[in-house]
Amino acid sequence: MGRSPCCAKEGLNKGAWTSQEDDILIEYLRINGEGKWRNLPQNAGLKRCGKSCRLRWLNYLRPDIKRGNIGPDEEDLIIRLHKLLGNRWSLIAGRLPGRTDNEIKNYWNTNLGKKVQNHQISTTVSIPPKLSGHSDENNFPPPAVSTTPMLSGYTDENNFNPVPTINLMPSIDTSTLPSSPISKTCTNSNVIRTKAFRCSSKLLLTPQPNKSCKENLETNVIGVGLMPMDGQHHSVNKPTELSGAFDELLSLVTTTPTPTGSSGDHNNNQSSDLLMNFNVGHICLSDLLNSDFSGVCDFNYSDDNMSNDLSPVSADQPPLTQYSFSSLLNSGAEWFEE
DNA sequence: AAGGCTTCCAACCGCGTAATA
DNA sequence: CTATTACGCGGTTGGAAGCCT
Repeated sequence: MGRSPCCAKEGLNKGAWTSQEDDILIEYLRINGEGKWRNLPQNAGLKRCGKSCRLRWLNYLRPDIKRGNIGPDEEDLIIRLHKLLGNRWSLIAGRLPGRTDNEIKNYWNTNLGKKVQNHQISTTVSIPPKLSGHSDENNFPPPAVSTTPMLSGYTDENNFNPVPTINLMPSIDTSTLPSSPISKTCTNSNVIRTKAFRCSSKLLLTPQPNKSCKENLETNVIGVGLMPMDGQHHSVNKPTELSGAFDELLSLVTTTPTPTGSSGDHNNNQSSDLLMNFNVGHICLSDLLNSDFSGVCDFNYSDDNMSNDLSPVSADQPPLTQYSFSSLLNSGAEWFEE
């Protein structure tokens, strides 16, 4: 049985909205509030699809919408969140008050994606959306080159010390992975592929001690991530179990890695080890993400190596206040929740 | 000035999933 | 429990505007 269309297509206006239509929609929503989008056009007297009305309202007509002029701080936050969350535009937008997913998505596709790509912002590149379906196996992953992330507006002149980026989704050597579509989906982009994690149960990371990092990754991130959980909640004793995890994470991110071999090898190893070394056992990632990371926020940023050179902040440097690591991590917490 | 090309972004489309009957 | 409906999301499209030759 097919899916019924969201609305009758006949006789509906399409394309750009007129100010008259906007007024009608605003007035209707002012009186009736949001919701019931399907019936809204008929009730409001609009020749539009309910979906279209919803989109128009959410993206343009809502009173709290902030349009244009995405500042350098917002830009940087978008980049960080995208690195963490991937193309989860609505989640990213949720961390940018007044911004919509559509605006951020467009901004990314027209500005940031190119910028990130050009600057090779880290060795584990988040593939821009248009390349996410990249099928040239021989050219993937992209060259792992560690470069200085010179984000617009964040230069030495204005004394900005960005928070270090930590990849929760490790990059892995795709050449050694099975070539199943699932693996490719998860590994072609160094982002958490979101749909897979939006299951109704919590995602658990269960590293197996007798497995390699790669195997663990496949088991936990790829395998579990793409299959609905069984509904069992492996509840954790937060204070005790998590504290150990925090210690590991803390030691991991505060230890300046010693590069060996090519930068590509090093970077891949480091990032792929992150999740595995982070011995969370049966810890629910949502619990982890929801937890207080304030203790691990005191890092300085070495502009030579954003992802890898995480040296402890010195005493004479100001604490990070703008976007803390904890808030960044918390930004990803919601979608792990039930 | 005009035509072609590129960029940007508002809007559309289809799918997944939660909610409801 | 199953079928259906509605919502929300991310990918994509297409037209307007700007740029280039």
